[in-house]
Amino acid sequence: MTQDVDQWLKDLVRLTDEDDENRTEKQTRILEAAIEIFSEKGYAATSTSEIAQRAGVAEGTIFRHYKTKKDLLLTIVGPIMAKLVAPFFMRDFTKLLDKPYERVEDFYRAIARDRLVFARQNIKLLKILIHEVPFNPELQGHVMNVFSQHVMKRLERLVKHFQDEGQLIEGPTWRVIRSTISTIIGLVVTHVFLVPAYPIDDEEEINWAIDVLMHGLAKRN
Amino acid sequence: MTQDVDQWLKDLVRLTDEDDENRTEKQTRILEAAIEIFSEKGYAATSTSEIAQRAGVAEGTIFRHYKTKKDLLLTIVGPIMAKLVAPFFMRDFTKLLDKPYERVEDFYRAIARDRLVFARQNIKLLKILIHEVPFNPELQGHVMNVFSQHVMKRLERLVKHFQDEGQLIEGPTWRVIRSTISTIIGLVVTHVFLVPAYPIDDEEEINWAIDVLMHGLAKRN
Amino acid sequence: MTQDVDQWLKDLVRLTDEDDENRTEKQTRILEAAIEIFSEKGYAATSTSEIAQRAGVAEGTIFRHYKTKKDLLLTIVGPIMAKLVAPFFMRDFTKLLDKPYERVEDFYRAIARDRLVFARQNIKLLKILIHEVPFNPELQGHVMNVFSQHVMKRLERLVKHFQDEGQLIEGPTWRVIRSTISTIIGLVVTHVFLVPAYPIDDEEEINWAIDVLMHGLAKRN
Amino acid sequence: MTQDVDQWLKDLVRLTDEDDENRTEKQTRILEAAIEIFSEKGYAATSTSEIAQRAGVAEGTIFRHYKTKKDLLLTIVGPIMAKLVAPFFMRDFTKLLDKPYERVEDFYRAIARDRLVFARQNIKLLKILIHEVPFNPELQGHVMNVFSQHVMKRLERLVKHFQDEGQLIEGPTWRVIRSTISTIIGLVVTHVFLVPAYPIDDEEEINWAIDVLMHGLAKRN
DNA sequence: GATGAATGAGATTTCATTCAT
DNA sequence: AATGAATGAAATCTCATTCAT
Repeated sequence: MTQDVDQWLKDLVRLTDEDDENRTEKQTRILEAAIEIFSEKGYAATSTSEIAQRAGVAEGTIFRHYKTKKDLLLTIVGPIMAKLVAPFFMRDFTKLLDKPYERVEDFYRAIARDRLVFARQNIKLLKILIHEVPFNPELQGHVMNVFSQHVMKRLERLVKHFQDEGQLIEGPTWRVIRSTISTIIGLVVTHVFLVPAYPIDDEEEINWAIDVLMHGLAKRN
Repeated sequence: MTQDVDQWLKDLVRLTDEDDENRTEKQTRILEAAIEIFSEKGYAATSTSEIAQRAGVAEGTIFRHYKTKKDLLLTIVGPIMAKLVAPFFMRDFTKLLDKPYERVEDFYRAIARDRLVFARQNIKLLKILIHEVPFNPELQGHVMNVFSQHVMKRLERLVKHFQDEGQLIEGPTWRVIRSTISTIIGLVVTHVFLVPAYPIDDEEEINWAIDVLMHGLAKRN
Repeated sequence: MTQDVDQWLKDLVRLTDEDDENRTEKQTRILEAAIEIFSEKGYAATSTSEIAQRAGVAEGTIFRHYKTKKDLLLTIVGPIMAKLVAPFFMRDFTKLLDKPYERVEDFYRAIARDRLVFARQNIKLLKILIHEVPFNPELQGHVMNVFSQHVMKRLERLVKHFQDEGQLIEGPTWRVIRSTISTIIGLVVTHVFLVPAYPIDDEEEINWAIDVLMHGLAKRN
Repeated sequence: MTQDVDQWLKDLVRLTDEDDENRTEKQTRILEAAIEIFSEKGYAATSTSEIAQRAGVAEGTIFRHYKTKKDLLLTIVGPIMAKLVAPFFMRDFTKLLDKPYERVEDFYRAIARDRLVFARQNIKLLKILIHEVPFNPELQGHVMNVFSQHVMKRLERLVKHFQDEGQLIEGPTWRVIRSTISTIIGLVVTHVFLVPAYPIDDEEEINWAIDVLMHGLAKRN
């Protein structure tokens, strides 16, 4: 099963990249239109005719490429889900994860930086993902599966490593992970989704957040 | 304007409580059914006929009490929005906020405890709120307004107070607030929405989270 | 049959007058509201709830007094139909019709004057009558019957009388009648329905119209 | 404004004729069905499902071609309104209007003949027009506008011309017009709407009506 | 491949009428 | 008598999907 999910993810990313190239211009326009409207009004409230209109194609053309409306959603949501967790799987990001960062803070900063950029580049796709996963049991299962079986496992291994090295406090790894993820997601959600217009210096912002994560809010002497 | 929002919120909570009593049995059943299905499938994907069926009333009955389907949504979402931010306005919570907590940690713990319980009691309503606000500009405006004009202002005052007292590190208040909120929301979301089945000792969990928020993840000597 | 219609009409007018007195205040308010809205939007486009609202009664109250919505329409339309043709039946108008007017013009003027006043007093009821009769076969039958069996017959007798006297040109009576009715209805419709705001001197207007009816538009030497 | 209405009318007639050709078979069937049922029972009392059934199409098909039921009505009513007053605008009828008829009677007869034929050919459409205009403020406005700004103006010019020539009696033109229109409309309404089954010799009927209009009902010596 | 007219199932909403209070 | 909540049938309208061209 774990193996399966692993394979599924690799396939998905591969297929996605292939598809990107095999796509006709109309297909691309359909996807772009769908992403835009899904992210604006939600999947259920979007009509295929609206997508066709914004894409500048006939309604029938959508169904030539995507069997159903749900198919279209999955074509959009699948890859973004894969890319969201990809850093925890793919070779090129492994550098980031497995590379023996000497200091855990550097590692946290690297992740924060990377996912902040990623979120900014995929804001609409992530909006769709966030809103549709809870209503789609199939997707939900996949997410849960991938997350608990892979992301968590690798993170646990990492946290344990840094605990052993004496860089992180002792205690249940999952609590450490939750604090870390809360900090990073809090940072990303705030600046990408809630107040994207608010101008910040990313590097400074990240430094501050990770510093608090590491040393707390209490006044230090 | 601020005054307006304030008044609006007080009225909303008052009216809500009044309405709760004035409601006929059928109205209550309709609301309950709507809350359930909205939270399961989302507003747009829910049909009024399904609501009627689950509530055990005729479809027409829904429209006798709520002019439109959107009306029904607002009747549900309005009050929960009010209650969500109410602690920052209402008398009884003021005790919590304004009471001269000697230590900021006690204050943070109180908030975390309170909102955790609240989220558990209103899990479905919050799910609806989270999913529909982004697609409803009107609601969005209200949320933004209430949050930036009220919640943030009071929190800033508080944080400054504790900074002046030397309990919190210096630095922009909004960064302090973001770290705090991230921690608390991270805690709540995890245990109420993501893995509600996972058994935890609330008090212990809160203590740990606030301890990390205050003193960080770095190994201490 | 003729006798029947005659009787029906007499009964209707009698009942109407009786009803007028027996009516409770709520009944009156319902009728007034119905007349107003029917004349504004037409019978089919008017909802009973709107009538109830404008009348200031509960919806159920309407159905306590009038079995169905159609019943309500007939209660309104019946009497006005009767009153519209009543002059050609009732005693007091008989004076006008049967009284040996020496000059036909005086007779025409009397009718024009009388029906102009009547139309002004019953503008809403007439609007309803005009609009609903064509869509209600039952009403249509009655109208046709009453008109051809009674109104036409008496008018024919009259026209013949004035032709014999040498006041009117020879020719088919129905053509004479059509010219006369066209003139009078044209006058009434114009000043009561089309441009009621346009200020006229009734007497002058009637004189001119009847003069043209009698002597034509051609320049006289 | 006058210019606008003028243009609007020309456009409407042009578009109508174009549309007539661009129409698919189903569209035509929908329009025919709608015209038939609207004229039988009135717009408000006609259901789209009934129209679909009589047209032999699915209900959805109606809404593919006409955004709303009201749209369907306007598609029907607009052109007929235009055609009703077209003689007073269009080139080919100008022959009739502007051609220097030597005698006003010839002119009146030409109009009566033309509009009688037109009414017979468009009996259903005119029924719809007559019944729906009073309940549709928008249409009402257009009718009033077109009529007062165009039809009346041209008629006034004409009447004055014939008065100057000494063919028509002196007096306010609008009274002359009202008498004329009453005569012609009375003729048309009687034989097209009230007693269409009654057999008449059109030419004879028109001659008589215009003769009375010109020389009156009074016995001549 | 692309189109867009057509479909019919189903969504929201309206409304005349009933009935318990 | 009066009320107004409740009903459910029917009305208008939407929409994903199909299919002939």
